[in-house]
Amino acid sequence: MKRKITLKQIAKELDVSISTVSKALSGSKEISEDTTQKIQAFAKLYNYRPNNIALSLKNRKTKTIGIIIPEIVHHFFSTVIRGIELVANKRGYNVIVGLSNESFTKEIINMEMLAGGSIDGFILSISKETLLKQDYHHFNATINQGMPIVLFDRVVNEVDCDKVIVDDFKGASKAVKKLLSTGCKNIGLITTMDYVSVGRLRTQGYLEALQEAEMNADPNLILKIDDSINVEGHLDILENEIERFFKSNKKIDGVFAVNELYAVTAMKVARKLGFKIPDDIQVIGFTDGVLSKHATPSLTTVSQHGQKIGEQSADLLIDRLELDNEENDMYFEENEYEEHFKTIVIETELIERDSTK
Amino acid sequence: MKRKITLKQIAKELDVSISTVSKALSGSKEISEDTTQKIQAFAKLYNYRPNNIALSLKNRKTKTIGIIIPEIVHHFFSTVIRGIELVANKRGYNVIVGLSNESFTKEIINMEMLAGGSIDGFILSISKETLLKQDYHHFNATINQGMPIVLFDRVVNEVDCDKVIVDDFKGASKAVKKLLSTGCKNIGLITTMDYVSVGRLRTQGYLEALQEAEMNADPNLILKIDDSINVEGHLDILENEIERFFKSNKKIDGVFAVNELYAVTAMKVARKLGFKIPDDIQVIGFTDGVLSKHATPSLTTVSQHGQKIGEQSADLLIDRLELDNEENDMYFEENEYEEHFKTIVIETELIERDSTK
DNA sequence: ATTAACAACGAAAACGTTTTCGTGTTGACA
DNA sequence: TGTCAACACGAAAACGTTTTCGTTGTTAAT
Repeated sequence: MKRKITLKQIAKELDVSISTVSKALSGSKEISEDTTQKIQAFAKLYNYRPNNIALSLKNRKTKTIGIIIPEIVHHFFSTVIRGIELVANKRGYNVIVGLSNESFTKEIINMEMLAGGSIDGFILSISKETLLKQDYHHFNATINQGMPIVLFDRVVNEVDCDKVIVDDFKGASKAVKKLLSTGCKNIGLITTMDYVSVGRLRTQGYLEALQEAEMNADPNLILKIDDSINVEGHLDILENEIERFFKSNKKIDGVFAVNELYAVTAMKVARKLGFKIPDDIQVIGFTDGVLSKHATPSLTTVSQHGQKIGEQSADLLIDRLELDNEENDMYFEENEYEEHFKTIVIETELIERDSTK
Repeated sequence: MKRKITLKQIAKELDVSISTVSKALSGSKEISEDTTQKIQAFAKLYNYRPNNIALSLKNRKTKTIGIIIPEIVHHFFSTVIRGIELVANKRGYNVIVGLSNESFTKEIINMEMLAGGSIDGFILSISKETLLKQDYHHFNATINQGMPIVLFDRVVNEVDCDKVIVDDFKGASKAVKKLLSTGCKNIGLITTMDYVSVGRLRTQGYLEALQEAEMNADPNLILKIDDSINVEGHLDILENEIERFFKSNKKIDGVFAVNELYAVTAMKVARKLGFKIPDDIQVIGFTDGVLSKHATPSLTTVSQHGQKIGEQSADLLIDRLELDNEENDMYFEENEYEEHFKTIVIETELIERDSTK
């Protein structure tokens, strides 16, 4: 159980100075062929690896990026992480994750933990509680401390930074238009409360599609689920709400749901009530997760390309990190006018399966 | 865009020494009431936070643990991470994740990246390729460097460390016994190739249950899927294999599958072939993921309690980390005889749903 | 022979902490 | 008045690097 070997130990063992060892290992021309050989051989023998922490301290950058997401047991967020990890690793970065668990406080605690020098920048998606409180001071505070943030999916205008979002509006609209084009006359919407931006946008997309088809949106055909209580645990509540929804709107022949779970639950309830899918009722969901693919019938859905969102977020963040470096090398005093943040929109894609005609 | 404030800056600003500032902030009795107040006020005003990196370097511990898993877009692994993160955070640790993507090389690269001082210990589950190659030198190497490892789920005897596993054998046996007790006479098994330890153990559990019921295992009733090719992408291949399996074994009245995907696919194929579930064929899966819960019919399954696995792993690792600390304080020269690694077995639970009688 | 150039190496600072060990200034006490 | 704690604070080392700037000793040029 020996400690990891350091430059100092190599130096002592070979009776040279620390600087010589360091230079020899980096292949500096300053050191003679002989000593370089000797030192490199010794280092390889003892499997020397420079200490990341020391390097981080010296270089004032850690080469790791912090991710904070509301929930990891969630297909969409997992794919985003996968995307982030992919490009982060490719570009020499590590990834450290914190889970806010949809809690405002835990989001802050996690950010403070990481902001203390552990990472170079954040990639995050805002927790529901934070969205509800509309308190974004912790984001702006960290940005002001010089730590860049990239927001994805659940973003908000109040914080000024790079963002990667999905065209929720257009995606929803596309889905509803698909239902209309296959003959649906009474399309129900199952959505969340408005404070989650993506839910709101998808609702607007639904309304827009109807409007364009010159159909009036019937308020009765819109079911807003209160997901402030954890739905996963109260599946029966969800089912009951949807059942009541169907029963009080007998004419429904199409359903657009703003997420996978609502969609498959709607299918389940519909089948229970004796409807045939897609013959009597067609269903489209949002988020192409594992449920959509394996549901019966398989679910037509709007794919968000989570992995691509992650990749873009990571590229955006790392670009900015490495740009900041160069800027520090030159001597700009005030380049704030140059701070021009991007918002990248990832196109959605309608994946047609068996729940639609 | 100002840098984070440091002790040195506070010291200069308040015209005291760095040591004084440090002591004042930690509330040392050495410093007078007056200066302490002044310094603390100033620090709070400028939102001073000690630099984690500097602390890590000084204390030679990072208070972060590294997770390496084969795949993050996987319900089971996500729940494990959630468990790890939960207790890690509670005990003041951070979590940094690497994905091996089932690749031997990426596993090694990831470990080397993190072993360079970034973390205090590993929690990991072995990639399929590594299991296939049976090359575990990188694990033993890191352990010999003094960095503890906790293995979970996919473990292996060749590496000597703490482990957290599921009673795959017993879980499978329980499942099959359930099928037997509800009248199944010809139980099919859908499993993976043997090199994945968990698949092998579950297969053995299946065999044991049959044996105990004094039934002969029919080799034709065992379908081994080669999952070295990514199955997710080749869903049709899986379906075809299972369809052939059913067709060449008409008498099958029960199926035990070693994972969720195989189980729901089996249900889908069975239904396509005109069987009623659970009347004609009963199905039980392994891993209580999102698929099992929402399949139609909902799937009876063996729950592995991924979150608990994560929690236990984290506790095990952190216990060892903090134990190592104390030991370093005393002066034991040789305490290797004391190295007694634990293996914690998490009990599985049979969750009965609608795919069984 | 003197100087300039060069090759090969070492000393030291810096990154931001904590902690040990001084050191100088009080006040009390004999 | 002299001695000794107690008090309040500072200097410096250490963690492991990289890098700048010397400092030698040798060789080539004048």
